[in-house]
Amino acid sequence: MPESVRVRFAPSPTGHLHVGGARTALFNWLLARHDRGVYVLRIEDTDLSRSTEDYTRSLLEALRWLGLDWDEGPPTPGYRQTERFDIYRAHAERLLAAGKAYRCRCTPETLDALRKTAEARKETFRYPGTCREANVPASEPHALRLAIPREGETVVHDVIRGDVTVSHAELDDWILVRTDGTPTYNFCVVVDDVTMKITHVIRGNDHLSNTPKQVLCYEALGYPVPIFAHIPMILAADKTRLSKRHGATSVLAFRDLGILPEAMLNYLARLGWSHGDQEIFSREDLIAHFDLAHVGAADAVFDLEKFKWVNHQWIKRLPAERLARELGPFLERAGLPAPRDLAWLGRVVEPLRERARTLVEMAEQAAFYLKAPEAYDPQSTAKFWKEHAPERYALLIKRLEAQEAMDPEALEGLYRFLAADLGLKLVDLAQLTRIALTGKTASPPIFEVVSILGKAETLARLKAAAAAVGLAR
RNA sequence: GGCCCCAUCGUCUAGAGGCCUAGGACAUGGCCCUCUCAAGGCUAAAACACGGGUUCGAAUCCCGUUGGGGCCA
Repeated sequence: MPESVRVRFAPSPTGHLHVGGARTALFNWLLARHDRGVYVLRIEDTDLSRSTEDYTRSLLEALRWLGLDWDEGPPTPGYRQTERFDIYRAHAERLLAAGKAYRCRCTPETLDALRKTAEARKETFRYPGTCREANVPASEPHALRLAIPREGETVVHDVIRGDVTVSHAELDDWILVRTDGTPTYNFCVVVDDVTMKITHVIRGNDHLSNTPKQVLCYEALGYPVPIFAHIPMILAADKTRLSKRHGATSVLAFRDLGILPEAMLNYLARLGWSHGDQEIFSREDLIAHFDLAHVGAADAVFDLEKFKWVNHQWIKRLPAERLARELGPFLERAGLPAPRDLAWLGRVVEPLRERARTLVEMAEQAAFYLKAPEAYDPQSTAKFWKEHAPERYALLIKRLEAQEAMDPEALEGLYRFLAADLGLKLVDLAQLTRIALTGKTASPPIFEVVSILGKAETLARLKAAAAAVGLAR
């Protein structure tokens, strides 16, 4: 019986979770959920100078928001590299004892000098193995290097890229443990993956170059090499690495822009992975269909327009109650008065869902439901506040005061009757009403608006508009 | 600079030698629908980087060139 899949996501808490990291997390999580395996979260905080507790919290918050729950990891102890130094030390000593690693006393100055010489001769610098046979005593300050085979080559079997072969002549006896006793990144990763029994290493393609030397380390340690899958990078529109200067890149920033977690997952999954022509995937769809075989090899450009389209699809699909709840904080942040209640907000959200691509947009569009217009759009009034506007407002007010049924159909009936009676088009009366209620000539269907606002509020706004036309004329 | 990876419409992608006069989606233009704005429907324009092979046949396989990305410095 094959052992079950164990995958991990191993972010460094040196910044917020960005979209590239989120997608790596997603692919790992999907493989685990698809294969009923185990998804491990490990915090790679060995870089003490750049890692912070705040970023760790932010990382966990982003993962939770996305719903990428981990089976093993914090807060359980032992899943942060800073808690694992003893483990690295033990493995380093094992390698040393087995003669697979050796002490090196070359100073940074010596190495710099060698590097400069190599550069001067236009050669690539590689550690020449000075200390390999020197038997440097433990009492002297020393780093620890992996003794790699001088001859031959190492082949990385990558699920996405096939076999990647690197000649040992290209590789160094790289440093496992620095002179100050701290283990290096590549060494920690190997030891962690080995001790956490990771079966599939799914990570960004930027790690492919480090993989041959890691493979050598697995072999020196005598452990089986995991299955590797180096997934393509996410690039900005200019095909360079995504960075702050390209705008929002962190998961939490997109959340604050009004992106739904469903949309984030959906869009990220479709960057580099596909399932025929399908564009919209729920979390369940992704789990059901995800496979490494359909992950592409080419880097992908992050396209905010398509991302917003996907978000819009999810805004259109979510139940009104959930949408209303998601919208709440955005209304508050926009400084709008609190809605009457969640059920009413659910009615407000209904016509907006096909007009708003983000929750921020939706909050803007919802503003007039919560607050009467403070001003009327000049272009709109210029077009519709003509000679007959005051008397038409007066008529609308009179007829609406007498109107009992406030459902959209009944209201439309009333308006159509009035328009016909006056020899007008429906649009004329509709736009006058729209300006009064929303301040503009663009809004959801006006009879729905009237219905949601209610009779009293509608009349109040019509009267305010009637007064304003009087002044304007 | 050395090594590694990658290469289908502007973008995300389908495509695993004949199903391809290359399909879908975003964005863009047009038309329809319509109380406005949307949404939706229909439609148009838009790609196999280039050059050699292999093969009866290549977007698909091989080599090279070019371009992009990554790692090491």
